[in-house]
Amino acid sequence: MTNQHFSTKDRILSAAEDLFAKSGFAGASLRQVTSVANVNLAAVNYHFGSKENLINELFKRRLDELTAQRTKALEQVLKESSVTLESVLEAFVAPALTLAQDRGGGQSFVRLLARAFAEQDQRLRRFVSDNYGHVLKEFAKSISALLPHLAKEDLYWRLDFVSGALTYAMSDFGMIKKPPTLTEEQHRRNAARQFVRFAAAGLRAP
Amino acid sequence: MTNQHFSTKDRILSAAEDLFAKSGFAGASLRQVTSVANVNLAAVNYHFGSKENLINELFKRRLDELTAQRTKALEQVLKESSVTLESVLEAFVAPALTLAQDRGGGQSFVRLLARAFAEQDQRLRRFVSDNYGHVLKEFAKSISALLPHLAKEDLYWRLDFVSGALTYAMSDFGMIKKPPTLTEEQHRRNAARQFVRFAAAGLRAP
DNA sequence: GTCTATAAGCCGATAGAC
DNA sequence: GTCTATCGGCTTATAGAC
Repeated sequence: MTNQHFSTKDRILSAAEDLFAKSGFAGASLRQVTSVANVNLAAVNYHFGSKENLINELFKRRLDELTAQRTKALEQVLKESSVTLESVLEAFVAPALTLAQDRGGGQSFVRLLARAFAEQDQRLRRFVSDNYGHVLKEFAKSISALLPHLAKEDLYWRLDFVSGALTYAMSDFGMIKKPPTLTEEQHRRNAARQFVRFAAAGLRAP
Repeated sequence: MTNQHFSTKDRILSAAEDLFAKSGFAGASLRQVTSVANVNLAAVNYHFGSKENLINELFKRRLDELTAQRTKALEQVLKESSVTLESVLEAFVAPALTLAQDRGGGQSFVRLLARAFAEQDQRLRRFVSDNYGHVLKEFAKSISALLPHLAKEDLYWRLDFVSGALTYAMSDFGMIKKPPTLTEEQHRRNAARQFVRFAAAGLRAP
């Protein structure tokens, strides 16, 4: 009945994204996932091998896309004649906020991402850092170049605070309720603008 | 052998704090908790009634203390002749950072707090907001008074970012590795200083 | 590829002896 | 207060029919 035109694999991934975001990896069972996906219980192990592998493929699908968009946006910014702190931050946050408002599961995924960071789960942290750490380093390098007088130690502290503000704000997205007068697109752009202003000012602190 | 001089109830609370911080509420079982606490399995239900109630009492114990210290620190600041944005932020963050470096379980609790916020668990959010929301409102009021030209909407966005930066930085505490030349006390004071500078600048953004 | 049936084990909670 | 034993239910994973 629901999404019968998507493949079994895709239906499992989408249902898992929603349920894990709601209840956590330990909190949501494969039985719930297959029930929501309208798929047989055994299908998960047939297609993914195990629950843990399902989780990994779920992260891979979204993060590959997210980091590709961030890289593209940063390259675009660095081509311009006048690179500002604001434009670099914009390149970092815009793809994430687009994902955060995607109804097709991206919304759930962003909350899942926040949860994954709050969890001290080293296995998952390692997976993210190994596969996507290089993109974060590119951004850090660009930001550092724009703040030449800032000591490295101060920079690292501030980048940590910026990550936290973004992660939290995204996972919480929707708590700052969208006024009914704004479209989702306007709300998204507003969030990006607010974040960029706040983060730029924080990074430039005396 | 371990902590035999603490009561059964306290040993359960401490073990639960550690294990829930490591594995999540659904991820850690009462069997693990009682095993680490060196206590019989049935003791949890005898002393706390249920797993859910154990979690609530665990939060209550720490948050009562944390909010009391924050309230006291804020009152102290507001008594002074010249109240600054920095001093209000300091009153908010100092008690939390003290807790984050407490070896007696507070360290685990801070990570648990970050996890609880990442989880969209409405039950827990409501518990925190109902019992401790008034303290957060006091701080918001004081900050608002110090930034009279800032629109309310901008203020709410920025307070959200500040909460995120703090939550994330505390849960991640120790990732920004303490240089061996600094004592824990010095590292804690350094973290507070870095956070206050970043948050104050972000809040003052044009 | 999809199904049923079931294995093997962990879960929270409780009854009842001491 | 603390123990053992156990209930009923849930979990992941798999074997084997179709």
